[in-house]
Amino acid sequence: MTSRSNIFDIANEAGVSIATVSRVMSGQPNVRPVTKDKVLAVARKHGYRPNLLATGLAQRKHKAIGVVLPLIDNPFYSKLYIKIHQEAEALGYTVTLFQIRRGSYSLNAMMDDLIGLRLSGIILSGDTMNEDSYSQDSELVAELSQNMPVVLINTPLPTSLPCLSTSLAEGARLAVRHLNRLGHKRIALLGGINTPTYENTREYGYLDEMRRLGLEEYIYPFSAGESLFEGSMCITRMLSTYSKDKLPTAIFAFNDLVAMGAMRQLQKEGYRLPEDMAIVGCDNQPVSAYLNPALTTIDLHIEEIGCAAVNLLINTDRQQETGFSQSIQPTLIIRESCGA
Amino acid sequence: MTSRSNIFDIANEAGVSIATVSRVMSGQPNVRPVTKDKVLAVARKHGYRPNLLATGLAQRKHKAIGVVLPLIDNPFYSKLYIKIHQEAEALGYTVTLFQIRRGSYSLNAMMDDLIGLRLSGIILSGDTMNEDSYSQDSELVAELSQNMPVVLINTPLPTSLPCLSTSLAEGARLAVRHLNRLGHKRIALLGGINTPTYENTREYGYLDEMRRLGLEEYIYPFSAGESLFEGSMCITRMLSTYSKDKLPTAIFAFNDLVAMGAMRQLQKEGYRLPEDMAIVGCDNQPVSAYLNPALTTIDLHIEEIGCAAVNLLINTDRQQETGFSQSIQPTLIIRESCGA
DNA sequence: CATATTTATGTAAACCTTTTCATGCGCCTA
DNA sequence: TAGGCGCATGAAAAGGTTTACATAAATATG
Repeated sequence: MTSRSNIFDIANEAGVSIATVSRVMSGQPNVRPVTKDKVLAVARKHGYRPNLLATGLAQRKHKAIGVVLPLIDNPFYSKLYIKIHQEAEALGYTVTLFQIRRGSYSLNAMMDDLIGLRLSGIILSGDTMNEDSYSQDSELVAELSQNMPVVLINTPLPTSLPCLSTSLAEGARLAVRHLNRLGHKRIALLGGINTPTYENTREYGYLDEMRRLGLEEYIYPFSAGESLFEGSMCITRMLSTYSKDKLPTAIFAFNDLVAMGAMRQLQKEGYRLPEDMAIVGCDNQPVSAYLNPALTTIDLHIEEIGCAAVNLLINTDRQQETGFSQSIQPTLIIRESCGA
Repeated sequence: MTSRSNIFDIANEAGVSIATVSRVMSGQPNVRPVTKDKVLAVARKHGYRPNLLATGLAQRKHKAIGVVLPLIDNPFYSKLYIKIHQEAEALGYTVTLFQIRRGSYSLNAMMDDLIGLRLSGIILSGDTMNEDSYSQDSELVAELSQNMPVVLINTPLPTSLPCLSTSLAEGARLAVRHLNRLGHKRIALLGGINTPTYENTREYGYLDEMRRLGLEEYIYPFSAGESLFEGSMCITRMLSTYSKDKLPTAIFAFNDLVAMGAMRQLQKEGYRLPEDMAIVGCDNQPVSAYLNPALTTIDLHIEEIGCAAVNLLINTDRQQETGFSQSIQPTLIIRESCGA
């Protein structure tokens, strides 16, 4: 850990002022080529890299964005995070992750970092699985947005902040419509959970479409938890509730993991897929194409949202005040699990 | 974006000096309770949060660690990243991710960030799938380690830096031994790739154990790519190479995704699992327990490595000079895919 | 060739903290 | 009561940049 050289050292050795070094390092114009080369040579020789903390301090901000998410081990969020990271990095921004885990972590410490770091902005996706976190999210967002640009994802709070959403309700309609078109009447939803943003939930879309079709509803709610396990539990409950001839013949699952859990449990119980039960998942995880049967699913296009969020955040002047919001339409990916 | 208040504002309004405010905010002792309360009250009123860039500058470092990984959409790395993040956050460190993607991203820009940010340290896991990246990794690590503590994961470079490793070779031995114990003689390896760190690869362990057992080798290498797809391709190749009676009867797959790809392809071709083919995966991804059949796999305990890496990095004084290295033993997780 | 304009460089203030050192104060001990 | 001590506080330097402003040098203009 040799003590680093700073802008003064470089300026000295190159025989110029620190202003010139600064200009060279940040690629500003109006510096003579010969001067520039001299400075660069000295800098390279010493392995000089400008201290970004000082830079950030002087410029009152930092080419860095913060991403606030629920636990990222949910593939939906990790996909989103990866995309955000990729896009931001390509634009020269650094990205720092903050996970909201209920209870265990001091939210206040998180806010200290989030605000103290003088980030360029924040992308936040609240936890739509949990009603309690809603008011919490609201508070966080209120303070954050006073300090820097914020872009929300799937988190329509009562603010005028820009929010990008996957159209969950539309996804559910797509799934139900597809199953009904294949002749199914008893279609179950695995994972109905009340969220504060009720208009844009899978449950809302499911109910909406089922009623439109005049069909009876079968909802299997579960609490937030490991999706795979919840999926299999739903099936256990379902099988113990209905006799074989009353059983739903099709399922729309909260996400692909829930679908997998359900498939596993059904197959374990001797049901053949898709003959005895049709299934539609949600998220279009890579693995879903490699299941047996390959899973028909809803692609929510979360990557697009990730990209859009980064760009919206960075070109914030354009959108921030106007309360720009947008929701993007999902796509049905037909594979084998409905026998189509 | 109201202009933030700084330590002077708070000091003024509270009628104390900035030194006192600093002491209060950082929880130092020796400040009168009444003074402390006054300062805290003013700070809270203004929503004052110390500027961490200034703090970092003054202290010459930053409670932040950098994590350098290959593309994180590989579940192995995302699991590692999640664990590192969790552990670091719990210890009050912020974490910033840097993904090395071949070509597209400017390594130099990455180094600017990595070094310029004055991080507390760096955890780096090189790309063991790709031989080219080895020398690249070496260079990066050389420069990084001159600037800050570095802990390596699965990346034994010719340095004296601490390196934590999953014991890949031992994992392979475990798998082969298990399959052989179940009576299999023709055991294939899906994913033999030459890496510079040959002694600790799956291939090394596989060959080692196969020879010890006096068995013939079947290796299906593939280039880095989407694991699921590579898995299914390996099967296609395998099936077209051997007649049914010469075909391997068991498979050890590079990771669980490769295993899934293989399973899918085998089932598509009409093979029954595990009757016609036994499979062992690697990584113990959550989904592997929910496949049909549930996948027997090797747990590399990557989470433990993540935790250990963070702690090693932070208590660096203790270990850094001694070139501390350690490898942790994998575990065989027996489920259904071998018919055991 | 003198002047106006552009381009290259330097000076110094600003960004916001932490931390060393000095000072003042109240209290204890001899 | 003088000397010593511990605690609470303040003043000022240091940390490494950017950038507005000033100036000097080079070039263009008439």
